[in-house]
Amino acid sequence: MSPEILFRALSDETRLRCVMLVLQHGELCVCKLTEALNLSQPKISRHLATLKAARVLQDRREGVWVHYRLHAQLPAWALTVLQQTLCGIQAQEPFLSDSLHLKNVPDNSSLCSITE
Amino acid sequence: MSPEILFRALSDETRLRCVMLVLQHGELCVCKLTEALNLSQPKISRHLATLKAARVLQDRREGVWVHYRLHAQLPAWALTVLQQTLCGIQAQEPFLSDSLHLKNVPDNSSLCSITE
DNA sequence: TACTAATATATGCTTATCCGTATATAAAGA
DNA sequence: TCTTTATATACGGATAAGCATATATTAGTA
Repeated sequence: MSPEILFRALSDETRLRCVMLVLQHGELCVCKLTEALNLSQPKISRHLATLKAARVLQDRREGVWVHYRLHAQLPAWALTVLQQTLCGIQAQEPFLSDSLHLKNVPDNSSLCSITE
Repeated sequence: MSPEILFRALSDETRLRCVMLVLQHGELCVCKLTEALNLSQPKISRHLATLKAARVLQDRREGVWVHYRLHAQLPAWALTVLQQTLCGIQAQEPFLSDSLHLKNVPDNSSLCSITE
């Protein structure tokens, strides 16, 4: 993991929003991110693929659902960077709205929520 | 300062190398960075301009020399991100070589060194 | 097997970004 | 004013990256 790979992965707002939500919640499936960010599914999926390729996130399939979490081998410094970033920006938009919105995603919106 | 602006600024290796050296040394002029990184002056200058536009760095002219330092209004979280990144990568290439190389830039290579 | 739901990927288009080379600009000194 | 030095910027080219839309792929169920 080189630093510019991490920073490039985080340099897109959609990707950053995904990572910040995953950082706060431990693990999230695509459908949750899609609803929380109110963006199209292909767009979310594409950005998640980029994050996965950069080894920032890793995925886990559970039936039709795919959950994403921070990569198990993310270096400590990179994790600290993410945490410090969250501390600095969680009260900013769109990150504040994202978190509130995620909390409001109804559990019956997707069956994946029951198992999370 | 939004996070993706910071991360975009850092997503290029040349720019990241510049910022890491500036972070370690407080203030550096273009000629020092150009020699330490062993890259062309226009390339360094262009990247410094990008960092300045993103308000990651600020500059100060002293005669024919221009010195760059971290921007005075860099948010605390952003500074912490930079510091943690340095902690994590300073022993990696090319950052390790950059620092060693900077130490070896002879003082008589440029008159700017005398005043620094 | 067919159908449905969730997700990943392809396509074509537009815009952004980086590069080396050349040169413009700013500053200093004769 | 002219010359030199340091730095900034312009230019043209190549490549990367993001987007919406469409559709392929995977998993589960009837």
